[in-house]
Amino acid sequence: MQKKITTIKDIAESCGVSMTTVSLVLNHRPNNVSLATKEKIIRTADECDYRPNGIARSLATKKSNTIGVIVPDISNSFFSDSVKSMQIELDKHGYTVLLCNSEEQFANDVKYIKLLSNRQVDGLILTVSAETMADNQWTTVRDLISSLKIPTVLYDRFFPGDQPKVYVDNTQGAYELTKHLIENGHKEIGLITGPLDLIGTQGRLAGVQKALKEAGLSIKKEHIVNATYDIDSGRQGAKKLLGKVSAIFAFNDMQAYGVLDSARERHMLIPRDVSLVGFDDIFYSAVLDMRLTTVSQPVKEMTKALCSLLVRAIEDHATANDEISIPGTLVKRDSVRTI
Amino acid sequence: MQKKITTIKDIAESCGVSMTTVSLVLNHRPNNVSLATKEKIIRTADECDYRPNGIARSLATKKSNTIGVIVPDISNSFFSDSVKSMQIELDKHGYTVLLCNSEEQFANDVKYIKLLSNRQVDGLILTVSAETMADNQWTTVRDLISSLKIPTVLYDRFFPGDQPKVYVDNTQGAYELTKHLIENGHKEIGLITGPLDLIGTQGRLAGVQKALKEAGLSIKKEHIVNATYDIDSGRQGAKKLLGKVSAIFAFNDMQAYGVLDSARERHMLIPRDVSLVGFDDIFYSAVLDMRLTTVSQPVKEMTKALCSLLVRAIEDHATANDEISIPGTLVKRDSVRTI
DNA sequence: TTGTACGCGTTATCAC
DNA sequence: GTGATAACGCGTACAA
Repeated sequence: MQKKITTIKDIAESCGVSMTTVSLVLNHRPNNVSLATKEKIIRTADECDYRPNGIARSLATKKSNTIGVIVPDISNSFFSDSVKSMQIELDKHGYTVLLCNSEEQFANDVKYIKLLSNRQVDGLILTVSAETMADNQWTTVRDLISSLKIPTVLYDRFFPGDQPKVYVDNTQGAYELTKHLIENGHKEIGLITGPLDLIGTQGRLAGVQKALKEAGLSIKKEHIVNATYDIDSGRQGAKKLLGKVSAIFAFNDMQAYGVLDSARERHMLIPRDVSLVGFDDIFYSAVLDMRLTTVSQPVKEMTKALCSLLVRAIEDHATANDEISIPGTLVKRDSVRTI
Repeated sequence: MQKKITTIKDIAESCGVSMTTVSLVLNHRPNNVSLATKEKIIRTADECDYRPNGIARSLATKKSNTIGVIVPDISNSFFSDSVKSMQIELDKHGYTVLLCNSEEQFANDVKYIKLLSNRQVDGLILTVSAETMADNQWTTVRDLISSLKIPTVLYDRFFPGDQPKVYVDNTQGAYELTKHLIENGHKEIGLITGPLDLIGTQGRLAGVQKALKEAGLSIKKEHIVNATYDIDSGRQGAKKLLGKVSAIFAFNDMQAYGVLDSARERHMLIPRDVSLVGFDDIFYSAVLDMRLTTVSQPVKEMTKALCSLLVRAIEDHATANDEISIPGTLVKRDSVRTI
């Protein structure tokens, strides 16, 4: 029974050379090892199917080749698309993704940031939870990540400060969407917003106001429903708005689905009885039986920008505090009618 | 300027005790350390916000507290729901998820299994890619994981062999669904299947046949479209089946969405012109404007069973070769009409 | 061209 | 009660 060879030490012994030599050869470093021994080492490593122990390597190099990703809810298509894209992009640079779901909870944001930091991630991609943004808890998170000295990029949601961030241009997107509604003759517009603590929500609100102002219109207080970014909020918003407005702007697609659901229950048809627009253009919005007019978030573009930003920050030890805002695209489909 | 304290060594020096003592105290191990020193250690650790280096700990304990998860496509809601559930479940046991997308490619299955193994994951959750299941490439994967000696559980898709696996009872689900169609008077049923190499697909097919046989019915060769589990397959299947059958059984919900999309293009209404059922009951199926009749996969139940199985395998060093098949639930909604 | 020796931060064993 | 000392597996300056 042959002793199993698993470590560099084993290979070194088996080949009658030093560990240094083996290490140099196996890592393809500039070396002056003779071709003969080089081949011998590679051959035995191959034969024994040697695999370096990543943990030990990480300890020695102080590099885990791991990026922590924290999202509020990966079952939301926007985030699962994003995570997929990040994973593929980071893999190109040799990084693997450690994934955490905060479930929109502040406590989990803190818990997972610490956990990932303990796991020595080389970088961090963070979409803060809605709860964190409320009650100014984000200062805690901000201070935490800046104390950890781990390159971090905020994605989609962010808070004031000089952390690098990547997000869609919310104001521009909401502006175009609202303008589209106005151009189609809508004057009574209802809004289902996200949490007002989120800067993204504020941006979308600003876009709406800008478009309204340009058209000399305004929006009634009672036609603005402040909610969260989930499907139930859409349902509840619909309850308050259906019948009172000619168009509903749900601040994300999930909410719009909720509106769709409520409308069906009341036997109302979209866009006949009410027009509807969303935001995000998650996968299913193009596929739903009622194809949703919305603003497309350029997920791939954003994640590419984000990953290259992050990788640069890690590898060049640069403390880039870039703020990248990428425009969304108005996608006109079937959920808006002209009146 | 106070020297920053980051390691156990630092704490030991600062407190004038040995590293052993510090380690014992900080890890809450059974120890006979005096209360005084114990408190002192904890206090300085607290003050300096000491965080253990997980990498070093892993090297010493030979445990990474990390589970590798490989899925074919996390942007598919079935998998993103699953991954979310796994992450939450594993977190309870102190494990973090290293996530990889195989993009349905054999090469990536192999690449990521090796990568995760190098990263010393304590366990592996694997949904093999469709490509792997074709051409008998799965033997490679099977041999690879059994050579690695890493506790592995197959999820959803699997291959013959004694690896532990968790999946929905495909035959039962498809049987109930088909029976439901038959009970509603459908005799001409069209099938859009998944890759026939997948055992799950074979199971669903068996369920269909069983129900047909019981009813003394059969299905025409030309009404079976072999495809893959994505939305485009649904569209293409629809092209071949629409107008020729009274009901279409898409082997997963994504395909059903494709059928929905194609039907709309041709101005056909579901279920008026054709009935439609899917499989999986992914989130959006309950929400679509056309609420889909389908079989619900008990994702939470499956992932819970899976994670506890895996954790037990890891912690008890048990080589459980359990095979857990959980029944799905027929969810009757609006996409089937009685004829 | 190759080898020695130490460091990475933690845990584990045993002796005092 | 406490403290040396040796692993864990790999990387790397420096020496030969």
